[in-house]
Amino acid sequence: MRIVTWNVNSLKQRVPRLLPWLGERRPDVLCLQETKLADEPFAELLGADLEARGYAVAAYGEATWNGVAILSRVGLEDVVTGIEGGPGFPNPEARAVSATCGGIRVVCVYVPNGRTPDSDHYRYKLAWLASLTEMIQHGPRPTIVLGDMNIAPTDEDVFDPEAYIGQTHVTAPEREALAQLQAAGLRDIVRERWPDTERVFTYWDYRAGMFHQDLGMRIDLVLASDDVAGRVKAAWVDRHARKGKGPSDHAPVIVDLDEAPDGDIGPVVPPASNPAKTKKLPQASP
DNA sequence: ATGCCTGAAGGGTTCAGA
Repeated sequence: MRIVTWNVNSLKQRVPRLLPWLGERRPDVLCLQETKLADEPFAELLGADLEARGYAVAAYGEATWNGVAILSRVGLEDVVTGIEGGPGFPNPEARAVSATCGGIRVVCVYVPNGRTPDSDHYRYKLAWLASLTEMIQHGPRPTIVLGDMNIAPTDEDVFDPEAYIGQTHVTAPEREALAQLQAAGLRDIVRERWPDTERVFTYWDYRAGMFHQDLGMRIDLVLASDDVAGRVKAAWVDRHARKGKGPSDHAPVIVDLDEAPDGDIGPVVPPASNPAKTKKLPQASP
């Protein structure tokens, strides 16, 4: 089973790259971020084509910004959009969609950017991550959380740590929030696969030839519970998709899993009771 | 120039992204 996460930076603009790529890489499950498309235009744009290719679609989008989706040809059940009780800015944004695919609870996320560490956007990012962690703590297993985390887990995951001091994506509170998420029992699949390899990046700025010089960041992550992590056969960044004409600024991250033991994926264990809670975004100090 | 590309909305430019 092949599962992929890809921030496409506008589905509308990426169709000429996405469709050939689907035929080449043939993912079983594809998690998209930054579709920048509401659900109806999504269906009009790709619905028939994806159906012909055997994909079921769970799209959760909005006009202009954000937007996530899960495409699956190994089943798509119990779709949940958003994070129950999670914060908005101030209203909920289309940043998470979950579904059970091939016996795994798949959680596709587009974590808020944060902009600058002294901003409401940054506080929103931390609050959003805390809500995600709570959902995962109470969520079913096996599970895989993948998407654009907008956090580089360590200094090894940015091309020049000095250049990022004081900026979002690398601050201690963000990394601590990511560590809390992983403490729910999730392993960083790509880093485990390439423990000593520098320059495993998934995002490169469009400007100044950053991709050509391999000056990027690893911010698109695949985090999996032990029962999924133990099945990983391969995990890699599809740099080819970042090359050529009209690419996204992110590359797909591809993970191949062995079949489950005995070929039986077994039931997905339902979540413990997870009562809805109302959360408020911390207010800026006066 | 510390926004060097790219995309979206909407209008002849501005905001957002990481």
